[in-house]
Amino acid sequence: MSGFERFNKILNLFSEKRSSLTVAEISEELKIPSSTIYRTVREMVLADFLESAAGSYFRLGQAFIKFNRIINLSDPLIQAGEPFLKKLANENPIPSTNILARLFGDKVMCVADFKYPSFKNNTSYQKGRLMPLLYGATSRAIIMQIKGKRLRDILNLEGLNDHKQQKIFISGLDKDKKKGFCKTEGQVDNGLIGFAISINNKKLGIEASLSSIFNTSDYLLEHEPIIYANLSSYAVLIERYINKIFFEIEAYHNNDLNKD
Amino acid sequence: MSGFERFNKILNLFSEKRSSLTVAEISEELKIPSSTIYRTVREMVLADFLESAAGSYFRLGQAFIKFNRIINLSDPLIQAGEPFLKKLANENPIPSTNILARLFGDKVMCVADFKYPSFKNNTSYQKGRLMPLLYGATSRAIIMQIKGKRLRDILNLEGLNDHKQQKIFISGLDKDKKKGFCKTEGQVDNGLIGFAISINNKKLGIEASLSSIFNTSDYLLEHEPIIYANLSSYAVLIERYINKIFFEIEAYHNNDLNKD
DNA sequence: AATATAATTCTCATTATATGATAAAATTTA
DNA sequence: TAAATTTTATCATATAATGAGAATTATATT
Repeated sequence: MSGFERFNKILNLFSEKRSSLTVAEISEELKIPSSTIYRTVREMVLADFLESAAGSYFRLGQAFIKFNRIINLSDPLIQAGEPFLKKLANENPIPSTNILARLFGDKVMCVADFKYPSFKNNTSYQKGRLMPLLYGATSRAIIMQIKGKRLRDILNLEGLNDHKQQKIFISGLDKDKKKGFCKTEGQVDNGLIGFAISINNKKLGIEASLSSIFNTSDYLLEHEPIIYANLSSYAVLIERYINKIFFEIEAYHNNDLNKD
Repeated sequence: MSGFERFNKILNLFSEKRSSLTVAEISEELKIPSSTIYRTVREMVLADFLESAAGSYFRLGQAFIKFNRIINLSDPLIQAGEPFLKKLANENPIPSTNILARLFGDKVMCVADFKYPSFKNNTSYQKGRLMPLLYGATSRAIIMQIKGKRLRDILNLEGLNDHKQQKIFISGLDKDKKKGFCKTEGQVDNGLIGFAISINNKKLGIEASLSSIFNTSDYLLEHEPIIYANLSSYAVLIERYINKIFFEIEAYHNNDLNKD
């Protein structure tokens, strides 16, 4: 096994439920002698990917906090979209949570959110959390952008293997694509209804969505036109800003002053 | 150079200012042939530590968001302290930013913060950001907990080499230790005044601080007793909760059901 | 304080893997 | 379509990782 592979395997033993591990445990899990694990763990501690905790346990280190911050400060989608979430929340006719989510590999991840103060329910979508790819408007407005073989691969990966069911799912997506919006109720969280619209930028490789989530009990059909109008106008704004940021990045990279 | 070393060096080329890099740039920076970099970058992309962006650039990947979330959900200090930051902000006599910071290796890092809505200034302390170890109340209340050789080593590392100056710094710390609080003005950010108190837990290896930061223009001497009272009561509460969490973790580890 | 036990580091011969020069293929740009 | 750039593949060689076991260090127990 290569050094990097082991490094990666060690990190992936950590989870929400298991946030600290001993060398003995790692060694046992990976079936690798503890002398080797000790060496690797020491290296990882030195580089801040792990830190030693009480009782000869180790846990994830500060490197992740540091790099996460860099992503937050530099991700073009977050940069472009986050400032608008509050405005969107204020303009919605009823209390809402508003979310920017992105496709990251084969996962949907919420990268920014704003909850209107009086919004009661807690959505499952939280910044940094991986979300199911096939359920909820937020995810649908993202997967909607994928087609052909790549879409089928993802559906298979997510367990939607049956050919017939795949067809049904895809034709559902196609309908939403024509409308330009996704609307789902209770697919992810009971008692919540979500509306979403796609956001994308091919140059930057961003496949994302903007969504507003409401309590079903607050929602009335007459709100829908306003909800859609808000989503679509902010989606346009955000896409425009992403483009602007893209050109800034490009200009930065092309600037000879930034080269050595 | 070992595989892990290169991996680490590549990641550390990314920063707030330089959030995407090409293979050519990485190769140039590290003076390593691009064939080798391509191989390593591919591995890192596969493991989500990097992702490819537009124009043959690469940027930091979702792994950091994922692991950062795990830390957030499992770090005993964050778990114990974050819920109190808002309360502290509400009880402070004037608008404030309230921070939990931790010693991580030889760096101070903010791990949680809450800003009172009407607080104007932006502190340099933001979640995930590494802070100077020798300046500002937040850091002082942490370094205060370190003594002897380890303290001297850190001071040397941070460039405070002169023996005389070291003595002055240490005697300053001693005074704060007797008071039990740190107070600094403008050491990190102009126009801001900070108050901090230590938080620690030997068993869990936590050396931390709780701090409140105010605009100098809002601050009056008569606020000080309330500020100190708030800090000290919340510090006690947080330390107690950390202890509670520690025992929960210990119980979890000792539970045979969690062993194989 | 002395002993026992567990955790961590060290050593070293062996083996496996990373390395980088170069060529080839794929992708993007002109 | 051609030219340029980016990315992958190949392969002989150098280098670094590996793991068993010993040695050291830290922690707990009496």
